[in-house]
Amino acid sequence: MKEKQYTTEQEQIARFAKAMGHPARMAILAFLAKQDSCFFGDIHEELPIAKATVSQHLKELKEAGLIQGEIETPKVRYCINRENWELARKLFAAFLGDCKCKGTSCCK
Amino acid sequence: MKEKQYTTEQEQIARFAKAMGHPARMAILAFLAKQDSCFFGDIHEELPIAKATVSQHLKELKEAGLIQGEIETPKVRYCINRENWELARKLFAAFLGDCKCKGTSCCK
DNA sequence: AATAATGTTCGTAGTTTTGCGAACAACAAA
DNA sequence: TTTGTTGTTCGCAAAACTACGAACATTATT
Repeated sequence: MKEKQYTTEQEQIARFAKAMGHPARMAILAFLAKQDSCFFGDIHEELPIAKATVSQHLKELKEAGLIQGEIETPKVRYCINRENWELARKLFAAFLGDCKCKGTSCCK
Repeated sequence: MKEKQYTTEQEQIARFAKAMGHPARMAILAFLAKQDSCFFGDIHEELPIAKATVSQHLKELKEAGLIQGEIETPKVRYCINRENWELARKLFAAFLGDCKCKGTSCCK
């Protein structure tokens, strides 16, 4: 027993979820989602953490594919990665909308 | 500057997301969501990890509010927490459906 | 009382995450 | 060339996470 692996979809949702699993990163995503784009400094101003930490959170969000950034010397412009955002929307909606539990057992 | 905090909603989504941020926990949720309920042993059989680890993941999902369990001697029956599952569904749908980015900046 | 079945908890080890200040890189302006 | 602006990267420390086997708790059975 036990050579069973996880599905690609489970791993993809987990990857998105992990990126969203910190309040600061949720705040960043919420801030970016309500506008077209903004600079690093604008994001930093919104958060109660050091710029090094903000930069690190942005890096994780970028690696998860939820945002993207481009240099606009001397600033850096960040924005939502619309394609993956849409993918995340679909994956979460499908997953969370698919509960077959009818509450006839221990579910109250 | 910097006394700004995170919103309750951001923290709630982050809590759900963090719980979903590991493939094993996603697999557990997927397994539970496709049925009414099941026992610890059934979940353990589905996963490539030790029972102690499974138990720990279940504990985290329970603490996040996504599942619940009850003793049915000598077994333990687990199932989705429907109320919070529905809350999560709504929160994620609202959050991910609310991107104002129009792709006129760095978003390609 | 001893045995068996089912999970949880404990103790440990190794890895990852979070956060910060300091140092650095890139480029523009003085 | 020096200075200033904007972010990233480095190095470190503390905390949290992941995983496991062993030990334990609970209840039923022999």
